[in-house]
Amino acid sequence: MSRRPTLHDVAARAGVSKSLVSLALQGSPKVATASRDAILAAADELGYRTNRTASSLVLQRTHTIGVHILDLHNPVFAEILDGVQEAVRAHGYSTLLVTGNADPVTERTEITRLLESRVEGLVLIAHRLSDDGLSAIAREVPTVVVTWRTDGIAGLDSVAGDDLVGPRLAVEHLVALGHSRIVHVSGGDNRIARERRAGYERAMVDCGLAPLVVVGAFTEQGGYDGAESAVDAGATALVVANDLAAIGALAALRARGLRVPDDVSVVGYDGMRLLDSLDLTTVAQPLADMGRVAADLLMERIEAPDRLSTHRQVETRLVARGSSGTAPA
Amino acid sequence: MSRRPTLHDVAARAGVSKSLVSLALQGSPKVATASRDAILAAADELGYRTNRTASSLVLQRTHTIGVHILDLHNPVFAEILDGVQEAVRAHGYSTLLVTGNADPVTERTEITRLLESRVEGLVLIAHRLSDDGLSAIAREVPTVVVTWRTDGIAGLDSVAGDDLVGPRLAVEHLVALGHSRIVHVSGGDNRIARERRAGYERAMVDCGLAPLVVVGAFTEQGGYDGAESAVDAGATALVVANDLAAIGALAALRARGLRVPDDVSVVGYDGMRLLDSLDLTTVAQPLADMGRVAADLLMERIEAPDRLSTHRQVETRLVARGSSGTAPA
DNA sequence: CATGGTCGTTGGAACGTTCCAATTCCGAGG
DNA sequence: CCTCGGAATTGGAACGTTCCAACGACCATG
Repeated sequence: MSRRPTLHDVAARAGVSKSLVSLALQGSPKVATASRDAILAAADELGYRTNRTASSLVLQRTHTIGVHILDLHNPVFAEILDGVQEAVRAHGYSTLLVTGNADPVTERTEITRLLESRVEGLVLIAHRLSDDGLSAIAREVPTVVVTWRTDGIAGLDSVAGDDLVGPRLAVEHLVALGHSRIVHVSGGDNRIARERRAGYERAMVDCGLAPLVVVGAFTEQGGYDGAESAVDAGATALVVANDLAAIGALAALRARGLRVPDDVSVVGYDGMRLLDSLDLTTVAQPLADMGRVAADLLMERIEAPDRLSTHRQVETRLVARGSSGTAPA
Repeated sequence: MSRRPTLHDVAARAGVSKSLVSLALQGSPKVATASRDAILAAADELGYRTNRTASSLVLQRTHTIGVHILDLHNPVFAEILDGVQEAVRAHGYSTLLVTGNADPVTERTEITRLLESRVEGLVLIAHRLSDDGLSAIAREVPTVVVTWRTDGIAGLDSVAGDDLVGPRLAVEHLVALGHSRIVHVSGGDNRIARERRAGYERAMVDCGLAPLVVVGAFTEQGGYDGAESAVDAGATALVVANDLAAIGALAALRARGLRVPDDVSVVGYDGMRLLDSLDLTTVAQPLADMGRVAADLLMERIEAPDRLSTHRQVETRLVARGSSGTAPA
């Protein structure tokens, strides 16, 4: 059980210098065919594997970007990640993935870890950082935040849908179906939740209806609890803060013996693929696109670190499915 | 825009040597309080951040384990990962996460990346590697495979449920409810799918029933298609290869106007948390536990790389919910 | 005053790679 | 036979860290 073979070991076995081995493994055309073959054979026999820690040290480059995901349990984030990975790979970078499990402390440690590993850019697929923490990070490394707008922080770009317009689409859809007791199940007390709530409230007022918000969370349980309060309040339609919560809301309605959409209509938010199977109406965002756009923005900023902060807004649209129907008489 | 500050820069600013800075940042008690304060202040002012690539090069340790996830879209894997992360952190390691998106080529590149980054251990939460590829990896670094049994490969341990017994639980549950036309929607042509299928077939035979398998896949679409074939064949109960496919099966039944469980009962497999909200009966595995056990096995093997390969089996049990009911008359 | 010990500090080697500058080799041209 | 030039190869410095051996300052002891 000796240590891993190094360039030096390969060189010794092939009877050449370590410099030539390095050259050969990088596929340089300056290496004679005979030497190349000998080197490749030796490397193979020894099971040589290049040591990235050493090479990125000398290269001063890692060709890696770090991705932080708020919560792996929400499939929405996985769909955004798909787009990120695709675009990042297309640029010849690889990704290092990390998650804080929605816990601010772990989140910080994990992001710190990425910075220590000298990633060349950072994509935050949602986060729980303070504005100060965020701008400190953006000062260190090009950073893009996905899922909400972050203006005015130097070195940082963002990608998101319009969380004011999205809820409006849901409200208008339900109004068109004849609903008037449309209740919002909120996502709790965080930035996105507040925005979506505000969007809902404005849309209701604009439709001449009285807004009613019950407190929920961006989780199944939050949706479950929120839906119970909502039906107690006489709701015939629920605008739920996100898809996961909408699934929870569905469960609550089932438990109460209420039928969807005959008794109560439900609209989710985010547009995760699973909803197609669940036949849930939702306000959909182009998730993979958001990831792609984020990665592209990041690549631009890596090339031009001093360009102005930009925000890219993606289009939200209503996807009507079986969970929303005409209001009960 | 100069390069990142190094130990040397901090040393210059604090008026000491780089060695002392290193010592101070590691919290060594040998450093005088005055020096320590000066060093900490200097590091802070410069925004110094330790360079992991350099330190792991000299330490010959990374304190990192690599995790490969087959498919981020399946929440099951996220739940296993929870357990892994928890246990790994408890041992003072951090994790580097990577996914091949169910594509064998990307999977290989990504795992190679982890090996090049010199992770000290590897957890594969499902994979598509050949036995040869797998044992080559296990020769390089301590490895644990989660979700299926892998015997007889040196340097490798595994954690899984019993995929023969699990389907039996489902079959027996349905038989007890009076079903006899119980059809299996398979997970396609891979190792786990074959095992679960075999478990189903044996259980059917043991119950004196004729097995009938329709081909599906471990995806919603696979479950959808499979369910259609199954009802065409007159099924009153579906034993579906995994939870995701069971969700797809539900969608197919809904599209056909069939009620669950009145017309057709559905049983999934894996036990992902979301099923609780969806009211789906399933053969549950203790997912987070599996992750914890995997991480523990890995830690043991890192300490004793030459110990024999072990397989740890976790308990599968049936969780009855609303998607399974008495057979129609 | 010499000796030894403790404390705080330091230079320098090492980790495994890349790449530049320098060197050797070899054949062709004069 | 000498020279030149290109091709092939090589030694060594560098990247930023850790840690060992060594060192100086200071104090207590004999």
